[in-house]
Amino acid sequence: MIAVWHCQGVTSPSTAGAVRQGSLRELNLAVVLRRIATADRPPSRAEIAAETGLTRATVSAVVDDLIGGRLVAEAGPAPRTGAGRPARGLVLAGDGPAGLGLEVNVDYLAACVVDLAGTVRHHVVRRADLRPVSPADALARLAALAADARAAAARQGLTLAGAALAVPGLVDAGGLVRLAPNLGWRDVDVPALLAGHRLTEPVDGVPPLVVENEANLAALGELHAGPPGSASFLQISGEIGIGAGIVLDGRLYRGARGWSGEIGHIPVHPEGRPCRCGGRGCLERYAGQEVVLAAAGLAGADLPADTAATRLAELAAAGDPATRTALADAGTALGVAVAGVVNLLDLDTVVLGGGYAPLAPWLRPPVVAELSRRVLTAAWSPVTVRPAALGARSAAVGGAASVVRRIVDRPVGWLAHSG
Amino acid sequence: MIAVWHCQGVTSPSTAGAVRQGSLRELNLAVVLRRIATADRPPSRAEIAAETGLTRATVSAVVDDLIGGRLVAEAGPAPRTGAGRPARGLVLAGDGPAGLGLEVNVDYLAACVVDLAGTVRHHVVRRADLRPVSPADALARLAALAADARAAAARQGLTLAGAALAVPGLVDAGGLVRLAPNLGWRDVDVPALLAGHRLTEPVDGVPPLVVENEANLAALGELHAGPPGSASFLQISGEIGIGAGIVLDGRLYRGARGWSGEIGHIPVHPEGRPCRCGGRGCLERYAGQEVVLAAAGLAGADLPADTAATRLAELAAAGDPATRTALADAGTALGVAVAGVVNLLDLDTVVLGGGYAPLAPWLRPPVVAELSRRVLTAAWSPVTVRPAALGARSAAVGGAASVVRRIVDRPVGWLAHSG
DNA sequence: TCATTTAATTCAACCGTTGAACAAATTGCG
DNA sequence: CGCAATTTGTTCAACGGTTGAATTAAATGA
Repeated sequence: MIAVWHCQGVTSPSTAGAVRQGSLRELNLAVVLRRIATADRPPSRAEIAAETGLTRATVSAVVDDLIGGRLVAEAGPAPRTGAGRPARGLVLAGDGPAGLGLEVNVDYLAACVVDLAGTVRHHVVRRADLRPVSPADALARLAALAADARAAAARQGLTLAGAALAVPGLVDAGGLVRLAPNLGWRDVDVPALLAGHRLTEPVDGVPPLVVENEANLAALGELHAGPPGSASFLQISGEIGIGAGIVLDGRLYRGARGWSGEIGHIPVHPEGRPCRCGGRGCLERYAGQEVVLAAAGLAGADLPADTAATRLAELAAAGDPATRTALADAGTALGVAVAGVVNLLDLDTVVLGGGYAPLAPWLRPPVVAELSRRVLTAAWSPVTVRPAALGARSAAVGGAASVVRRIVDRPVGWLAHSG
Repeated sequence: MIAVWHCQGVTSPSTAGAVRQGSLRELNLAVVLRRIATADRPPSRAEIAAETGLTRATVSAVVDDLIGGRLVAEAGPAPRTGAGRPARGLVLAGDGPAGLGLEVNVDYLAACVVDLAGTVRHHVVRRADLRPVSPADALARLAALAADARAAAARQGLTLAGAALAVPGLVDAGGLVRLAPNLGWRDVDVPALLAGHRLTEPVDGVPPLVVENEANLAALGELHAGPPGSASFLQISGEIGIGAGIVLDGRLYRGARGWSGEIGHIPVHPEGRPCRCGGRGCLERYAGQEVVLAAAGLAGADLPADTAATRLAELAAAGDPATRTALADAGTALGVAVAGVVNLLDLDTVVLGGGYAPLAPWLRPPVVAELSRRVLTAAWSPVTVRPAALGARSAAVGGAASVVRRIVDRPVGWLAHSG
């Protein structure tokens, strides 16, 4: 007989999930804060008690802690009809912790600050061609943007509790950028290069800097900012390479080694065009930006990535036949690859982000056509294909939002810091 | 500014995760039981305290509850060297709850019983061609096997706490089999058809019957029974169609509507052979069992699925060139599709299950070859391709194990039942 | 035989939730 | 305008369960 309890790969936290006496309050702080964060309008203590099953006494005590720690504030009492003491609404504080989102891409650097409520309080994009620049230099420039963002946050009464950096490549745990081909980076230890810069305040339980693939952070941004409805979706970002952020059941899926999302190397013509990855017939050889530019007669123009997308959108909007054909062919190839993914993962939404977002009007029809004919369940349940809600800044915003999410998921770290 | 707290698709349990006074003991029962279940050798109370961070007093009290509820038993004290009170080892009880695993497939019915320790205590496969049989009839025959299994369990002092049924098709939440093409089933309400049969004892928190796709349950079985090492893998099952169970980060991934795993409809030649799904060039038209049988000269033999796989394995082992070429071609197509999946999902293990398991010696080399040339990270981190550890009974065992897993994850349901 | 060591049990204290009681703040009716 | 009714928020003694320390149990080895 074969034992089935050797569960593989799942490593437990150090206390293995044990619930200590102190865990009660810690977890209930998170539950109540989450309830305030996700409410459609400011809830009262009594409403929170009704929804969570905790008593009004407990909710009152927990809310006292959250108010004391500047995570929550009271709104004015709501006007009411009928007898009864007016309820005090509770909202997320606008002057407590915030997340710092950073991004290095081929032709720009970005920094933004997102507060607890998810509001973007600062956002700067600095244009620069970063391919000829060393990683140390690029990160030094980024640190300057981060310092500006930190100062701007302080002026607004916000404390940066952590940072997340988006890069266009494969990132190991620990922040080592294994390969970012578009930047020419290989084995770049980003945390080490940024170690001399104080980006944020130390908060227990929040790593000071998380380095993550930009498609993954963009998907996180989209998860929170997108229209309601889908907890599983694919967000595709098409530049030279084609990457994807994958959200399954409301959570970002990073893969066994953190290298998920390489949709550009799905074979769409198995013995087709050679690819720089060593394979043949990869999606990026049929729907990558270089291919579309060449087919549109723009090969060798050496445009920055987002300028290239804008240029293609302008040509397509003007009715240029070569550009429209190139985008239709790219959309068809993309549709073939995505159809396979949808069949395998049973996704109901596909988001066109990155360089594909401005080209969505011309990419979407052939993608939808391929999905209609190749997805097994398409007749019952069509797949939604839409452009990204956040547009170009989704990676930095997603990164900042992920920092803020850690505070909401575990408020005691912040409360210990500020109390 | 765009709010990011409208988190979509994640529905909370009724108390929204609030931790009540009673939650302490409930959660710690689960923590301690999990520790006993996953230990390499019987742990003592002191060891459990050291590993979980709970005090020895608390662990002692929790273990008293688990022993009283017949979930845990004490082993004899271990011989020790040096002074000190000998420790009493703790093991999962062999005479408490068990799970019932059931399976309906094209040419057989199966029932098995798995106890808390994961040991298979009863397993029966009844051969029958179920395609001409109505769903009601097929399920009536299955209920008879289940009654036999229940009696056998009772004779061994086991109580069946829930059942899981594996079917070869798309299953909605609630157990409606939307489509099982190989059985000719469409919109079959399995729980309603089995409602007149008492399969198991009612246990709080354990659904009496879960209906699930067989590739998914097979993957669950493999997750627990497979060799240590991978929390993310794809388990492929090739019969007429080709399905997959997907395990990501230690959890079964079912998809937005529960219809994940349709790897057979990944396009490998976009304008290739027409498929019955309406698309062209789908994997199942290149690597499905019917295609391999035809290429091996066995078309029209109308063999049962697993007999067909056995027959193909015999021919290949005997060196039949047509069979070997057919398997090599199928392996190549399979490798192309799987390479795309591995690039997207960053998996490090692929398991050949179902009808592919006996053919693994001939399928594996071309699959590995395609992965080597098409997976972006293959040079750094090769993908493991291996046959399934559980073989043909993995779906029923996986189903039974998932029932048992619910007991271990929430022992208070069982304790309330038996106390 | 007894000191030493380790495991398991017992115990009073503490933390945080709890249900009930009480206080506060309204509306609406007579 | 006064007051009953109603709802929200706060206070309080009690309780459940964990806790750290003390005690008991069960061995080994000098």
